[in-house]
Amino acid sequence: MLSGDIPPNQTIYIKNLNEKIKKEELKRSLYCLFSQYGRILDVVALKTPRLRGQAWVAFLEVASASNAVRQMQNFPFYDKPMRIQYAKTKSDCIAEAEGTLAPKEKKRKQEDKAERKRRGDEGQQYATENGAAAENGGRTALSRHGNSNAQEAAAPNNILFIENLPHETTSDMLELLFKQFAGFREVRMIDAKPGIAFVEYEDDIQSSVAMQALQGFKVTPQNAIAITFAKK
DNA sequence: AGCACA
Repeated sequence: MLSGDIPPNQTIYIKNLNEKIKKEELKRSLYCLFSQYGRILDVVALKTPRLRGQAWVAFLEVASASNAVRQMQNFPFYDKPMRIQYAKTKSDCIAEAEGTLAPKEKKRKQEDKAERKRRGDEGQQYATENGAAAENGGRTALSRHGNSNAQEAAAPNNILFIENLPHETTSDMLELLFKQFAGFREVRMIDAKPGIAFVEYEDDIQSSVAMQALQGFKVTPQNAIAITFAKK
């Protein structure tokens, strides 16, 4: 099995991450990049000696995790190909949601190891808060979020595909909306096809950030836009 | 390479 014979899990384990990226930025970028596969409950990244360069992304649904493992395998993220597997254990945030979070028992392994090394481990200066998992202001996207098992998500792309625009939308209007995100290049519309647009960014990460931020954005009360990656 | 969440 490609995923290294680890059974499917709602949470994915990512390694070979660029260790130079600051924890908060890393978590935010991971959140943006992976939220295309479904609802994310939490992103965990620690910079302790043993855990740097790795992260966990916990999804609401296993199907989201499965898509992510396949689609994002080896995706160049901050210049390094991501190596993605299912996590070996259930995330606390999921156990908690299920009401099955066992107190205490969890830190066992880590503490045993630390114990052996005679108390040398710090790491609590990295307070874990889940800012990355913030909701998007109550806006609900029209996209496949929530029923991620329905169809295959498109592979990441620096070009976004925008749908459900009012027909009178101009590219200038869209530019105003999309250029507030880093890496913005241009908006392209096709006269013969009203209601859609393409928005290009410098790279996939920047386009992902914009996608996440503007997903479901209501251009008018009737027009919540739907954003996906353009097909290659 | 390395599987945590306080």
